[in-house]
Amino acid sequence: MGISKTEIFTDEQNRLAVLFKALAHPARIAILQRIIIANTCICGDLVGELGLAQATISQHLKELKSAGIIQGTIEGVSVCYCIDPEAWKLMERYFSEFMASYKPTPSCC
Amino acid sequence: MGISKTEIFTDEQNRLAVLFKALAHPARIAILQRIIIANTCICGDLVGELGLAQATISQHLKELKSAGIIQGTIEGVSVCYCIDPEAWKLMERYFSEFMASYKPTPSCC
DNA sequence: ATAATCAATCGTAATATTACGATGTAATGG
DNA sequence: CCATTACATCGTAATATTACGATTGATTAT
Repeated sequence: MGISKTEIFTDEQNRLAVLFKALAHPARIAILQRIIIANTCICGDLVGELGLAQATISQHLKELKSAGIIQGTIEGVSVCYCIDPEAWKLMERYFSEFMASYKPTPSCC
Repeated sequence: MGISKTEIFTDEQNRLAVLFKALAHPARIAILQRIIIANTCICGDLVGELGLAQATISQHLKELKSAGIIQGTIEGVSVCYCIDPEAWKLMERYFSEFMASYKPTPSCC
């Protein structure tokens, strides 16, 4: 086995899991924080700033991109990455809705 | 390789990644939603409601517990799980702070 | 005490992730 | 055109995750 049974879950559950998974690595958190601070970000800069190989950074960027969180545009010989504003807004809404669905109650085990 | 280099990242980055990772599976989202709706939740119920084996559910519960998100107390012959209110509040704050750290700007690639 | 029940853990197979060197590819500069 | 630069992709090794049957451990019921 080892393969998640996504078909038995709702679209909402799968969608949330995909987004959380994209953020489930410190390198990807660091990359996003870097992009947020600098507004836009050249891939090469990340290689210097985080202590990871170029191939590894590229792989993490690909995951963030395939989750739809960031977008990259070719800028001459380099690639400029930035947050996808719409996707971020949507993600923020999904997360806050999920988090807000729990209301603490006195009767807990 | 295959082992994350957590030592090169900040505590904040690692802490966020651990929390996101705990939520990075649809079964764990489903379990949490179930616990939230029912307020508290017996492990056996989950086995019936989700289409997963008892061992699998137990493993997912363990991950949620080790991330500190839920807590379980022995209730006779079964175990009653519920959200850890303090942990949830903290997680909510971490997530919203992280999400809010991005402010969309007009100048994007 | 014995049986029954519930949940945790063990063992294991299938698959996914992580990391990096090496190689490929596309654009700029000479 | 050829070299350089920047990034992506390939290949691969180490490790982690996912799922489940089987077993164990603990608690209640008889």
